[in-house]
Amino acid sequence: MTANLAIDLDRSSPVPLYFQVAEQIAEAIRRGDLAPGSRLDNEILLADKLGLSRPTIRQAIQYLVDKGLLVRKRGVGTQVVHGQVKRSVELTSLYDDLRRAGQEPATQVLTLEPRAVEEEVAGILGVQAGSEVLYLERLRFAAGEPLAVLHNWLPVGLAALTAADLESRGLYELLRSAGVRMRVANQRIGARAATQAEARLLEERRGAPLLTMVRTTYDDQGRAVEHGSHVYRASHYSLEVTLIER
Amino acid sequence: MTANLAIDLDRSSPVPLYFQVAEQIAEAIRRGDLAPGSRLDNEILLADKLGLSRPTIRQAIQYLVDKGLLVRKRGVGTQVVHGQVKRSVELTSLYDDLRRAGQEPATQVLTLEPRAVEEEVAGILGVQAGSEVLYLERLRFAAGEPLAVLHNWLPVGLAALTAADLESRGLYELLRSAGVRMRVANQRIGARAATQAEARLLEERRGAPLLTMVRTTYDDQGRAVEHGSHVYRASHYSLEVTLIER
DNA sequence: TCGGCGCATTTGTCTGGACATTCTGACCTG
DNA sequence: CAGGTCAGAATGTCCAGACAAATGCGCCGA
Repeated sequence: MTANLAIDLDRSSPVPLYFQVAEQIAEAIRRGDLAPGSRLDNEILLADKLGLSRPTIRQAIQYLVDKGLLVRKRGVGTQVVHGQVKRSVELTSLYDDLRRAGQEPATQVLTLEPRAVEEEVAGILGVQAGSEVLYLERLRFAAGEPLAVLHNWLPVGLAALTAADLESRGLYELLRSAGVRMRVANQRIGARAATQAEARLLEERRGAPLLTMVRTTYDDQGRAVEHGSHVYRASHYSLEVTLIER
Repeated sequence: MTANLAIDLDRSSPVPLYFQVAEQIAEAIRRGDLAPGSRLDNEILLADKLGLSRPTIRQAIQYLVDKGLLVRKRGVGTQVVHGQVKRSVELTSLYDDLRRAGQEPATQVLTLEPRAVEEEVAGILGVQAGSEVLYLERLRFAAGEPLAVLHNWLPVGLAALTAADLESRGLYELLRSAGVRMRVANQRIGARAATQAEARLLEERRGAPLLTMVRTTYDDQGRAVEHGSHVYRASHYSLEVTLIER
């Protein structure tokens, strides 16, 4: 085992050394140079080879363990995980997911306006009941077919959103480029039968099963930045979630 | 700010010092002694107060940052997050969830037998198509009402499961006490209309919306330990998921 | 032949220190 | 008074080393 992977470091780079190491090990795993189950050199040897200290090597390895690429075992060593676990733990929006799947998403903005917020949503967003928030209603298409009806509430002043922006890019992408750093999302996923109005928008029959999702997203300060209540055509869409326990 | 929290350490305990510190800070946050937004003492001062080195303090704080309880900002300090984010990132089973919610779950085992596995599931579990795996079919009740139909496939030899065990405890709990260390779960969540047979089991009408979940769980080596395909009554149940981006 | 003991290996925890980077706020200047 | 500049404070990164604990394997004895 212990494939002889070549790692070169740039000490003049602003990129931390532990991160350079981690990236290159991850790349070797992706390329297949490090096969699943193969053992890495032990930490001390690795540190010696690269001219780094053991804590730095440990930080690099820990980073990859957290991402689920490596497994450490005391007394044994560090191995590349077996199995082809999908690693999609990122905070993504429907738009991102669709585009990655090559589905060519399209969006129609139905409503985009400041609106006095009802009590429940106010509590979630942490603003005063009755104050104004940005209300947003969109119809999302994929491959030319209607896929979902999306309702969102956002604190005012977070980002300057226009209908044109929203029809060409995803909400999360727009928030990110406005400097919003999303970190935690809480989602409740359920199902119910379509109402008449929903059926008409989504080109389904009344009573057709819909997937529902209520999501609140928080930034790195723990402040709510977005609350959404969405319905998806169950016949055309399902959600994928990966959980990693530390 | 900088509440004067008292932390006592037991150096003779096998529990790592960083973990003792982290636990007690987390407890102070839960109790409310450390209000959201309040700043912790800086790392050096904290290390000094507790008689520990800075890396140890950093490890404790990092642990809580990963769990989403604290926020660090270079040049500023470490703060308790604002907002009441729910922190349930654990790998739990339906049984655990229900019992925690005080719902008093009950289980009826419909099938429990070794069975030749079809190709698709064989590929997922990483065994040869046609070889035998443990097949399990259960009906789950909560508060006296049928809630879900659960189908599972498990590699043979993983744990000695009996119908009696399965009717008194959850599958995950049984696996854990058999020494299985589950670490990653991949779930696909969708919805569809109930078939006649499902409707009868769940006391719903045919065509009623059901929440569907297909889940594969892997251990810390990346080996599949469980594959399940479940349907839930959407009228009685929804799933909650929390995502934390690092 | 089989079971248990001990040893080598490897990661886990902890120390003490150094310098770099980033953010905030006060001060100074135009 | 507005703007930029600089110093202080805090976290981020990195080093060198020490001891502890768990694992797996080989050796040895029954």
